[in-house]
Amino acid sequence: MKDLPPFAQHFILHWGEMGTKWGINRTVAQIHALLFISDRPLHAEEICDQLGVARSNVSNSLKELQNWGIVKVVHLPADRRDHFESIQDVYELFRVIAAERKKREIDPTLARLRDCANEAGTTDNPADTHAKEKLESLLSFFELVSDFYTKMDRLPTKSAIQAIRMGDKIAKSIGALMK
Amino acid sequence: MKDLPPFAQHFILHWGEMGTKWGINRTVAQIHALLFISDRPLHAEEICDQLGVARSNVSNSLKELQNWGIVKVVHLPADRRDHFESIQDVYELFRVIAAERKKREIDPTLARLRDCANEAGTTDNPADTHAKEKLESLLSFFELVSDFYTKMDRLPTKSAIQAIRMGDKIAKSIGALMK
DNA sequence: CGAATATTTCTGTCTTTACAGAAATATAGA
DNA sequence: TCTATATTTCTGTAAAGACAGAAATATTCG
Repeated sequence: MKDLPPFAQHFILHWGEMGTKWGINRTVAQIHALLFISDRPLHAEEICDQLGVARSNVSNSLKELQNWGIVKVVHLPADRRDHFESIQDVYELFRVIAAERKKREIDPTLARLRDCANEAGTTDNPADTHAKEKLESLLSFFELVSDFYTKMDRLPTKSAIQAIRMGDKIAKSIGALMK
Repeated sequence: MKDLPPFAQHFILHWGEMGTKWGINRTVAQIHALLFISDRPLHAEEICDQLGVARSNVSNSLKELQNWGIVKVVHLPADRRDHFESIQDVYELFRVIAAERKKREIDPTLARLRDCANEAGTTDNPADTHAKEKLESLLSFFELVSDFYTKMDRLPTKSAIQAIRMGDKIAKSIGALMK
C-alpha cells in the first residue's frame, strides 16, 4: 500500500473492516474502496501491488464486485489488460447495493415468510396461532420495506436525496398528504 | 426442535441463514427467532432443547442479544431461572436494531471519514485531490443517512409506518414541500 | 501457429469463528 | 452456612472462510 497517501490507506482499511461487519469479504471491500477513490480504472496487477494481496484473491474479489454490479470492466487503448472501475456516484452506488441485497435476501425472505404463513394454515394450538401471527406481522413489515425500496429506487438521484433530506418535514406533513 | 411445528422450524432456520448474511451469528439469530415467535418468555434450558445447541452457546448468544437491546431478562413467580423475551413489536424491533448498528458502525465510520478528510488536508497531487473529493462525497452521504435515521427514530411507530407507506406520494410532493 | 502475457481455477494452508463440554462461579433457599 | 440449582467462563476441537501459490486456461499479437 506504499504508493497510497496515508489518508487513503486508512480509509481502505476501515472500509474493509466495515465490510466484514455487513457480511462482505474484507478484501472485496478493500478493493472496492480502492477503486472508488481512484481517479482512473486500475488493472488487477496494480490492485495486488497496492493492497498486497494475491493475484488470485484479486481476481475472485473483482468477479464478486462485478456480480454485485458495482464494478465494471473497461479497456484502455493499446492495453490488453482488463481495467476495473467502480460506480463513482455514491448515491447510485448504494442504490445498486440495496437493489442487490433486496434481490438476494429480502425477496427470498418474503417468499419464505409467505410459505411459512401458509404452512401454519389453520391450527388450534394457541402457541402456534401466536407464532403464526408473529410471522404475519414480520411479513407485513418486510412487504412494507420492500415496497418502499421499490418506490425510492424509481426516483432519480436528486429527488431521492431530497426525499431523505426532507424526512422530518415529510413526517409532519403525513396527515395533510393522506387527505 | 422436535416440539416446534414445522413452519416455526422453517422460519427459525431461515432466520439463522439471514443472520449470517448480515454479519450476525447463526445461533444468535435462531435464538432471537425462537423468542420472537414464542408466546411466553423461555429459559435457557428450553432454548437448548428446542434448538439443540449447547448450553454455553445459548448463554453467550443471549448475552449478545441483550447487548443489542432486543432481548430482556424477566422473572416468573416461583422460578429462580432467568427467562428471556424478545421485543414483540416488529417496528420497534427493527428500530432498536437500526439504532444499534448506527451506533456501532455508522457513527464510527462518520468519525473515520472526517479524520481521513482532515488528514487529506491540502495536497497538490491530482490523484490525491480526487481521492479526497470521493471521501467527502461519501461523508456527505453518510451524514445524510445518519440525519435521516435520527429523524425517523424520533417518530412514533405509527407515523414512521405511514411515512414509509407514503413514500411515493411524498416523493411527488417534494417540490411543493420545499417552497 | 507459437510465444508472451493475462486471467481463472485449483489445491493446500492458515486464520478465524463457532461451538460443545467441562470447570468454575454465583445465587437462592433450607 | 450448606446444598441444590442456575449461569458464566474456560479450553479444546471442529467447521468455515480467507487467501497464497501453482497450475491450467484463455487471449492477443507477431
